[in-house]
Amino acid sequence: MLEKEYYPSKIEKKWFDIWEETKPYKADNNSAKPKYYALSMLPYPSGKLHMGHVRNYTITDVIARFKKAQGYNVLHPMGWDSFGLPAENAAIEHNANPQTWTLDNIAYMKTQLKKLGLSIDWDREATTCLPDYYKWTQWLFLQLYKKGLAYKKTAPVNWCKKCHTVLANEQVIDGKCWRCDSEVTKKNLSQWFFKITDYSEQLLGDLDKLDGWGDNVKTMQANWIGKSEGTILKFKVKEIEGLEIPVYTTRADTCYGITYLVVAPEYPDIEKLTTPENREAVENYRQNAKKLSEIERLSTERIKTGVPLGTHIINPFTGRVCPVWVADYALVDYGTGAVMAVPYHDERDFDFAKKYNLDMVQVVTGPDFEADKVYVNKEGTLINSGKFDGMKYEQAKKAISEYAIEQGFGEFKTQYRLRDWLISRQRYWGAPIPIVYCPDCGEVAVDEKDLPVLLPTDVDFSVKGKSPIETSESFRHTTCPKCGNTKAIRDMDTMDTFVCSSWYYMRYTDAKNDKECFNKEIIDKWMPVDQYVGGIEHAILHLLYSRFFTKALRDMGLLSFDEPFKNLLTQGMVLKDGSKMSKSKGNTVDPDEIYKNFGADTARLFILSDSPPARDFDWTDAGVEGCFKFICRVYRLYEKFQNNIKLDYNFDVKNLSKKDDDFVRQVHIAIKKITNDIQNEFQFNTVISSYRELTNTIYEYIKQENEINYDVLSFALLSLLKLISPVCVFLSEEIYASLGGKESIQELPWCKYDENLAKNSMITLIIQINGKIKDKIEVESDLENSKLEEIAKSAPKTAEFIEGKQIVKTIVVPNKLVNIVVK
RNA sequence: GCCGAUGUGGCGAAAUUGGUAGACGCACCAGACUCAAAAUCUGGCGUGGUUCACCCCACGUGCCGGUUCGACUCCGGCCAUCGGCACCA
Repeated sequence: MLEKEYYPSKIEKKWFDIWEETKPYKADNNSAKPKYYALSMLPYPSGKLHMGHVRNYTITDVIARFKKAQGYNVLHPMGWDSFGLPAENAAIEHNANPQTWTLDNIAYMKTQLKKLGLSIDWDREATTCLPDYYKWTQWLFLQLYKKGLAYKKTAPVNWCKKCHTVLANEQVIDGKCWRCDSEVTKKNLSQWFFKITDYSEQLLGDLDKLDGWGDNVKTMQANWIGKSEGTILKFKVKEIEGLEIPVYTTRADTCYGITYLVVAPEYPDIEKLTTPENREAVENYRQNAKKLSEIERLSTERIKTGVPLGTHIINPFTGRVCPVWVADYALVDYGTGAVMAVPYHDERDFDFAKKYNLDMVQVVTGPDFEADKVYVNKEGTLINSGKFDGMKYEQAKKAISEYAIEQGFGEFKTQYRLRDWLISRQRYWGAPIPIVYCPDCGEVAVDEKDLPVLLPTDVDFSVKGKSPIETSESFRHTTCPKCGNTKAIRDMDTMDTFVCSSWYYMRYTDAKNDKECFNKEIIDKWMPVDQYVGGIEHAILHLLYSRFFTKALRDMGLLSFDEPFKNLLTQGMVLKDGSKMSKSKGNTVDPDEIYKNFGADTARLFILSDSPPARDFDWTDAGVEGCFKFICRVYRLYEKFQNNIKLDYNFDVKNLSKKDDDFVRQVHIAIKKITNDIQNEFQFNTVISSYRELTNTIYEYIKQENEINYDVLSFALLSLLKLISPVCVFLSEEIYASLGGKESIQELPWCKYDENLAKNSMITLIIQINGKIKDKIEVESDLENSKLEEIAKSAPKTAEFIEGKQIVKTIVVPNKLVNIVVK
């Protein structure tokens, strides 16, 4: 029996306990049903769930439940991205162990997730900071290492002083650390990299295959990879026999306009290229450039500076002798680190040439050319360019490049902006890099059978200025896996946490496997992920790294798919009072409070209402209450009729009264609308509108109690119950059980609708004269066009408007309108 | 500068993809129930005009123009907001 009133906390506690016992959400690796993999981006166990999590996981959960009801074998797992800096900082602050802090948080948040009623298969939980997981992260590192995709090199890398570690390029946002927002500097260090650049072309090209991704994310990735096609040209240095400076250009068409050359301050041959009388000035300039922060260096506002090196190159096209300068507007790690300068046709070169009074030669012209202004228009025509005069951009670029290739000083070159992924971190709380340095053998990989390389526990977290891991002497010293030398030492760095999260969705498919990372047959069965849901902030970082991992593992034969995530839904932010919820703004809402006061079903219902998933969602207290009231309204309906509802209702649609027939049609219309809205774009806001409409319709139907057909009413109420069951999971379960349902309502198949019944028997016919609405008439649906035309023409209002005029033509839209065009 | 997304009542939004603009809700207003309040129920709610009132009329989807019998929807040109990339040669 349902109680008189709806008490969410009581009902939800009851089902929470039952589900703990029965574990109803198992994904079956051997099912014959079609598979569906629904995935949420795994959370970082920061301590408490926030509303962004609630939104993310509710969306995925509703999708998972809907697909299950449609007959799919659904995989809906969850895990913890549990390595990372906050745990280590908390440990330093409280002199505790990062593992304790992390596992405590996980335990608490896991309960919060369960209270939210998520249909997760917890037996597949993956926790990246535990040895049974990071063992395989290390194993994957070794596979990449074997393939030459993990390598160590000394390079100027991004360094965050506050986090005391290096960062990948993707983790530097506007010259600042992605995590702590403090300024990033450059440091020369020997570090591990993953060779993601080997996959630049595939990562870019395969974006076209991702129909289920938004253009915004695809564009962001394409921008980040940054492909450009150009030419490398090699210029002989006049003063030094045998020395050449190669440059990369996409404007080979402007080669006749080169008047000087610029190299980056870090350019390798710069000392050779500097004449003794310029040495001091150049050295000063390079020292200054080093001091600049990334933000200053990359600012386009900055006034360009540079000094001449004293040497020259000869432009092979014109024979012109051009001075070589050093200037920090040339970047050492893009192209060749040197650029050809064509002041008349490049804004940067123009500014620089003006400032230092360097020569300018015009080689492109067009109707909008103005003397004394830079001209970058690609529509222009070549002049002063010898035999290439008169050509346009595309043609000239090709012809000049080909000429340079023929003459042996040029080659075509495709250039990417993407850099290799720096994965070393000078921190404790991460997966140790499984590499040993032996005095005899040098760099040696740890044997696979010796994995995992466990994190040491004898560390001092209070040390300043170095990684806590360095304080562990037991960890540092080891024996060489190759020669047994006992003087070997371990790599003291750990891996970027993004390495751990680049493959977690693969582990879920076979989470308990202690022999392999995952089984190939099983992963090929489940993958790719059918629907991935998460925040836009991972548009580049996590999503690009995961795509790289997938392609690399595919090439090793470990799996057989090209892309990990078939469909991607990037959910909007949860806002309150117009700004993002954050602790510092004090506008957060605690899920526990909502559970306590209104129940998780209210939270789930509200977070899906009002805004489509991809858009930002504004949290309002009034909105929560509105959803709670709606749930109460639904509950009262079942409470009132609990003794009249028949699970085995039966009626013949052909023998219904007009009122019952209309009512049944409304139910079919709702089923159709809700099914389509979930299926197509996960438009949960309109799904919830339809819940309300159907509920209102039912309330309308029961007004005349003596006219109620209880079979028809049962059909309506049971349909509504199933329709809301993916969203209001506790409520629907409680009601269905109290009505005598034997199984869980989640086990029932999704509602079916009849195409013929999913429309009204009467429609409103719109009558337009010259496209203006003049009248509306109720008519039967599905009438012939000729009949509709006849009705429209004989309507009393129509006569008024066509009086004395000539009918030019009549347009009939079936079941919609008739438009009479008159003159 | 290049690229992407968005722009509809006081607010969140909807519109079967060219066919009644504003569904559903929030807020607000009025009424019923109540000693009263809450809860619940009923009704109203784009702007302007006209009318005692019902009606009716005009305008209205960022701006300007176009295609069409008919445009939130398609085309051309702008503007604004948000996001990504950017001394990338």
